[in-house]
Formats: sequence, structure tokens, C-alpha cells
Amino acid sequence: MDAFFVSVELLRRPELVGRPVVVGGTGRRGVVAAASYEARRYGVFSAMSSVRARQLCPSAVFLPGDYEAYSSASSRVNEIFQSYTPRVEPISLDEAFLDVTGSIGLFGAGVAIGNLVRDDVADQLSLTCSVGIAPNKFLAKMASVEAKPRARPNGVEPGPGVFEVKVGEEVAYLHPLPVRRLWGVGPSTYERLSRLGIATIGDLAAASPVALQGSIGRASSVRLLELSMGVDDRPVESERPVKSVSHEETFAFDLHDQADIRTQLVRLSDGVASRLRASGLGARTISLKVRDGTFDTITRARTLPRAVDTAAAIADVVVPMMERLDVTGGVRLLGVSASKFATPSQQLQFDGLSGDPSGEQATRSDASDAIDHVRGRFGSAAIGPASALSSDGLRIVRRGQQQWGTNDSDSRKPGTPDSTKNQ
DNA sequence: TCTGGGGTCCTTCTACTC
DNA sequence: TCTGGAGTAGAAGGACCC
Repeated sequence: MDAFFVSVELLRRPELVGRPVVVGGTGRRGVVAAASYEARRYGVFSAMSSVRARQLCPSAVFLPGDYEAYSSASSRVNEIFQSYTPRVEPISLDEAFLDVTGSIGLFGAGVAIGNLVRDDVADQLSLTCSVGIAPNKFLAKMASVEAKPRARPNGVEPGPGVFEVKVGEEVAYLHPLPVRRLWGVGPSTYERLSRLGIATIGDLAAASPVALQGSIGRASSVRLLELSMGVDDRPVESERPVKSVSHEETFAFDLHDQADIRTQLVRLSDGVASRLRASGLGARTISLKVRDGTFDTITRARTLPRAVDTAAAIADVVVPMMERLDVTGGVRLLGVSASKFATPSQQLQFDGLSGDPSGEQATRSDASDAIDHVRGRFGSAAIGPASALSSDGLRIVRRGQQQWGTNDSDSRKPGTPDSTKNQ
């Protein structure tokens, strides 16, 4: 999808069409989630801090993200994809791989299907998308970038909409391109490749495998060499199992108070536990992530003998890990992650083995069921652990579903009175 | 006055078992 | 009984993706 989040916003705010629009966290530590092509002309791009984006494009309209709206639009786009092939692998809310090998007899060749999908998305949803056609996922992704519009200093240049890399033309297409365009070459790998004199994908293909392995490791060198020759045999997977569930949050102001830190850990644990139960999962490994005031990031993990899925059980792991860390410089970010999933039947088995003579497990499970039931009826903020209450004891602090950092409304300094409460 | 959130995968190191 | 190597699992951190 082209500038997906912005495009969804423009559907309900048509007066902003043609103007620079930025979606993302609007607070002092927010970042840009999406920028309209008009904003990109000023050098605004995704992941840039909102503060920097405002400096580059003061005339831009900044909008907070609306995850529900984008998710809903994404589901409708996915329905269109499904009408052409059942083999759809979503990459994110706004991108997906489609294996149309079995659909060619019905709808025509890849380019024809690409155009049909684009027309359907435009007609039914008033959104635009760009389609890359290629023999494999990696090349299709590269091709989709070629199909997109481009922001030039003098205006927005429309893209072709559909771009195909044909079988037999992979190497000719790839080798002149900058190596940074390769899937898996980020800032760090690019720096190392540059030190080896590798600038283009063709340079990479001709490089010594031994030198590459010494610089970027065995797995990365093997993968990048294959990609440089257009080789990518990963199938389109409609069902990819989730391997971890996490919640993390950067605070508008660094946390210093131990009680505040504990409250946030309980809240994040609650968010993770809630999602685990919604998926019918339990997790054995619980991880804590802490970023301090100097941006140093520490992770701690513990693997439990049995799988857990309640806020209390997760908090019981992360809170003691937190207490062993020295965070006198303040806490900028906290994160809680759950992984190493066990199936529900395995959880029952573990519970049975543990004996749980106190009955505590059953009590917690009942409480979690009740929490899920209330949230199902009244929304996620309706109920939560008492230990996740704000310091005034009056509000359930429940965020953690905002993907783009703090918004202005979140900038209240922890521990200070809520200025809106007394009005 | 910088640098989000939710993921996956890889590398390195350490501890443990055989 | 001691030692070293191989294999494995866990922990921690880094890099990358959207």
C-alpha cells in the first residue's frame, strides 16, 4: 500500500489531500510512522523523530496513529487479496506476498493479476497500492519499490503501479542496484560491506565468500550471496506461527521512582498476558528489556519450568529481575516479552505436575478469565491489575497499544498531578 | 536536545551433560 | 578420578524488517 496510514487518514479528512501529512507519535519522543509523499519531498520519512520532522516540514499536519482504523482497512485489503489466491502472507498491515501461481489460469498472468488487484483496491476502498511481480518473494519486494510513486523536490512523480522482474532477468535487474537495497542490509551491514569495497549488488555477487563470512558472519554471508544472484526459495506462508509476544513503551519522561517502575512493569505484563490468553498460549521464557537515560539497553530473561499466561505470573518474573538492575540514571523504556510457547494441553500437564496445593493457580486463572470477559464487553481499559493503577489510585493506566511512541497527551510527568483532573 | 513498537533471526558466550 | 571435546540450552546483545 502507498503511504498506507496517511491514505486511510485522508479518506476521512479529504481536506488534507495534497498537503504534507505525517502520522505518528506527536509527543517529544514520538516518531513518524508514515508520511504523505508531499511530506517526503521535505525529507520526512518513517522512523524519523517527530521533532525532526516538524523542523523539516513545519507546515505538515501531524496526526496521531489510529491502529484500529488501519487494521480494519488492512483486513478489507486482505479480503481482496484472498479473492485472487488463498496463498497470502501478510508482512505487516500494509504489505503482503501473494503466490498467484495457481491463479494464472483464472485471471491471467502476474501483471494482469497485479492490475486487477490495484483496480479492486482503488474501486472498493479508494486506496492505492503498488505491485511487484517476480519469481520469488525477495524480488517481488524489490519490484514493488520500483512500482511506487516517488517524492521529488519539484513534486510527486507517479510510479508505474505494477513492475515485473521476469524469469531470466533477475541478475541483470539486481546487479547495478546499490547493495543497501538488499533485504537484510541495514546500516551496520552496509558499513561492513563498504569497508570491503562493495557498493552494488553486483559487487557483492563477485565478492570472496571467505572475506564476506569474516566480516558479516556465516549465515548472513550465505543469505546475502544467494539474494545477490536473485535466489530466494522461501515459500509464501499463509500461516506463520507467532514466536513471541511483547509490549514495550518509551516514556515521555524517564522513570526514577521504583513504585512507578513496578507499576509500569505490572501494566506491561498484563498487556502481554492478555494477548497470550487471547491466542490460547502460555509462555515459558519471560524477558525484560530496560533502556536507561543514556539509551543503553539491557535485556534479562528467565525460562520457567512451566508455561504461564497471567499478569501476576509474568510480573513475578520481571519485577525481581528489574530490582537487580542499577537504574539510578532513570528508565527511558521498559519492555516485557514472552516466548517459548507451550500449547494449552502442555500447560495443563505442567499445572498438574506442579500440584499447586495452594490453589493459587486456579484463583489467578479465574481472575484472568474474569478480566478477559470484562474487557471483551467494555474495552481494554475497563479493568486491570490493581497494582497497575496510577499513583493517584484513580485511573487504570493502560496503554501499550500505541505503536509510535508518546503523544502530547502522554507527556504528563510521572508522579505529577494530572492537570486535567481538577478542571 | 536526537533515536518507537512489535517482531524475527543470528552470534557469542557460558553452563551443563555425556 | 580427572580432563577435554562435542552437543545443547539458555542468556544477552545486535541487526534488521515494517
